[in-house]
Order: sequence, then structure tokens, then C-alpha cells
Amino acid sequence: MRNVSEVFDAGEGVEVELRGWVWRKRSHGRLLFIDLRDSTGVIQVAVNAGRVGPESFEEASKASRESSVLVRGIIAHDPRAPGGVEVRCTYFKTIGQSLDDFPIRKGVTSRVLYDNRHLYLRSPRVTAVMRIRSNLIWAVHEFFRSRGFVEIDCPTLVTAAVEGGATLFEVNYFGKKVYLTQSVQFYQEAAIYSLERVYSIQPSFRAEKSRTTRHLTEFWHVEAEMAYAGFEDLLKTIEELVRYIVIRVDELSKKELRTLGRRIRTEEVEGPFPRITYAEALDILRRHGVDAEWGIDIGADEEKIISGEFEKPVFLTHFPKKLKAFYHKPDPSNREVTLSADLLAPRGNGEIVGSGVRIDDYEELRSRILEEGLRPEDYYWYLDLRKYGSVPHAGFGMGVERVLKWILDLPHVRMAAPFPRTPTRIQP
RNA sequence: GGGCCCGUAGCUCAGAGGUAGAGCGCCCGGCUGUUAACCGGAAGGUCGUGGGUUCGAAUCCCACCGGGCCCGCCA
Repeated sequence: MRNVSEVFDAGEGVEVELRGWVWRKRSHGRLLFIDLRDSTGVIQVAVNAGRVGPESFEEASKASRESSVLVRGIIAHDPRAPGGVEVRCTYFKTIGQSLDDFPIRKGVTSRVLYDNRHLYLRSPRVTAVMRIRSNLIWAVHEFFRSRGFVEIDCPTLVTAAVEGGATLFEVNYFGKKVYLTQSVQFYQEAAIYSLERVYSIQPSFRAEKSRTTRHLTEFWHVEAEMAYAGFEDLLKTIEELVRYIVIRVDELSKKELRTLGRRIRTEEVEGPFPRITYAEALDILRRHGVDAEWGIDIGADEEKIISGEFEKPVFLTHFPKKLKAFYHKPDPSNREVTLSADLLAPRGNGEIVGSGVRIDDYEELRSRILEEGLRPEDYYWYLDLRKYGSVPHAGFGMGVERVLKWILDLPHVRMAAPFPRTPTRIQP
């Protein structure tokens, strides 16, 4: 019997030894209650001066919040205890005393919480989110592995942008200017010529000073690329991935969801996800009184209106060429729009996936690079891929923290990252 | 890059021209069934920084610094 979780499942009268940290303490003089926290949960320990030796009682009295302690005692089922179970202490020893100014307390602002993220990480609710995040990553691996995808690790230091617009973090590389990656897409495109179907789970970096509840400057990016895939294959894969991970995370995280008091709305991913084209989206916006001319960007306000029409994630497809990066393949039936799709999460949670069919023809890709005012020599190896046995292919990227924000109803993506990076926060 | 807002005790905030306040936390004392325990007491501040107006500035004005929210950009 080594952890809190096991104690809740064990029977009355069993002797137990626990190691953990003092989460809260309530003293009644000769009786004190300690809420003991370990990696699996929190349980009340009752330290009664009449039942433990004087040395143990003295240690328990002096143990401050967050002290690490060793406790031995007897399991008792008692309705007065939180959760109905407590440990009646027979022996208490402090392993590491804590200073008396532990900064994580009820009522502090998010600034204090994130300035002390290294300590805030100990809170049961944060622990639960981190376990759910781990389950989500696990589910992503399960999904891709079961479908013949190979995981590939791509470089973080790169020389050119993938996205035209997004800003890159500059790094001094032995005197040469290089950048932190925004996406591993180009490297994955190189890899499909041998592995055919690849995926990666890596950090991506965006130097935008985006101070919103859905932006981090460093975020974890699930990306995949598939040889021979067309538009339909692409949307089908994204939909099945999102459905799989939501249902699987729910299965794997029952206990953590109880700790958070959250329910994952698995009904949101049942059945096919609605698909609407950019042109149809404009119609919806006009019905809501938005002056939606062809070519306008679908911003946060527009996304909220559109996703508000549906209760499931919704694909927004066929964006105009000029709104998308140069590598997006035009729709053969209307070359002004691209075979691209963004997935908008329900309840105003915004874009969680960006995807598209890639241009596979050398000349077409080269002329698009020139049209965007970019230099083909910067993309020499990316262009090479279209010279030697090019194949149709498509891929997508999904933001891990954004998915967690959506399914757990988090107010901010920073809650989904252990040590979030934002424009104003780089420590801890 | 654009717009709005906030910096007063360790934390959360009130005070909006007249000599610095509360709650929580810490510390001390009390308490054998608490659930963010409770009760009593004590300590704790050049009011973000610099300048200006005024008999007098936490309070009004200017600049700077730090932070938050929304938008743009995106996942």
C-alpha cells in the first residue's frame, strides 16, 4: 500500500505507509488534520495526540504546508473525512521541511500562479491536466501507429519559413541567422518518399506577440503527411484522429476528470463533422449581418459565428488562394480556391487543425513561390522533392494545447502546458 | 502592429486632494472532527519609478517601467 489512490480502494483497518506532501493542515490543538498529497491524489490524515507518540505529534504540529512527510497509519472509513476515507496516523516523520511562505494559495491571480508555475504544478488540478495531456499524446501515438504511420523527428533549427506571414524566432547559429521551426511540414514532405505516411509530435514556435487565450509562442504540434492522399483522405483522417483522441482521452482520464469536475463532451465528435466551403461561410456571415465580401479573412469573430451554427467541430474548406500559403494546391474545378481545410472546434474554441493538399508539380510550385515574392533558392530542397518521382500528397497540423483547451473547457491554452511560453513569459 | 484597462502590506483589494485601511497568509496564544476549520493577539507600507501642479498628492497632469484583456496573425 504505497499511494493515496490505493488507500481509497483498500479496506477498513489496513495498515498503510505513505510518502507525500502536506497540502493543507487544520489544527485543533491535540488533534490535527493533514491533507496529504501524492502523485495519485489527496487524502486526509488524522493525527490524534492520544494515538501517536509525542515525537510524531510534535513533527506533525511543526510540518508546514508543502513539507514532504512520511506517514504510517490505519485506514478508516469515516463519513466526516473528505472522500469518506482517512488515515489515522500512528507514526509521522518530516522528510523535508517547507518554508512558511509557499506562494500558491486560493485567491492569487494568474500572474502569481504562472510566476510560480514550478510550484503551481503541484496543485491537484494542475496534476490532473498534465496527466490528461499525457493521455492525449498517448492516444495520438495509438491512432497513428495503428494506421501504419511512422513517427519521424524533425529539426528545430531551420533556415526558411514554412508559413509566409508568421514571424520566426531568430537564433545565432555560429554567426549565421537561423530560426526556430514553425512546422515540420517540409521535412515530413521529404520523408513520405520513403516512409509514405509519417507523423511528428514536436514543439513549434511563433514569434507573434499574440496575447490571446489561444496563443503560445511555443506550442506542441501534432503533424502528419500522407503520400497519395487526396482532399477526401485528408479530411477523413483528421476527423478520425480528432474523434479517436477525444473518446480515448475520456476513457483514459476518468479519475482526472473527476478531480477537475469536468465532463468531456464525447457527443461533439459523434457522426460526421460538418463541412462548409469558404463561400458558404460567407453566406452564413451575411445572414448574421456581417459585410462579407469575397476575400475577407475569417477572423476570430467570424469563426465564432460559424462554429456557433454547429455543435460539432466544423471543417472550413476551399479558402481563396491569396489567404493561404504558397504550397496549397488549387482546386482543379476552381483554381481561385485551394484544397485546404481548417477545423474549428465547437463553442468558440477556434481553429485546432490547419490542413491542405500540397502542390506536387515542380513548375506550379516554383511559380507560386515567385508569385509570393519568395526566392526559389531558399526552397531548393523543397522544390527538389517535385523533381524526383513526385506524388500527390496532403497533410495537417493540430495544436495540442488548443485541443486540450477545447475538450477540458480551459479558459486559456497556458493551462494545458506545464511551462507555457507567451510573449511576456519565459520563466520559469 | 492596433484598441481598452491595471500597478497601494507576502497575497486579494478598498481608499479618487487633508497625516495608510480591510480580508486572507505568516508569527504568537487557545481549541480532540475539521473540510479554503474556527476564536483572540501581534508584526507587516518612502502607495511601480521619475518629474510637475498644490499650503498639502496614493489621489490631479506628463513621461517611463511592469502587467492584464480584446483584435490582427495563426495551431
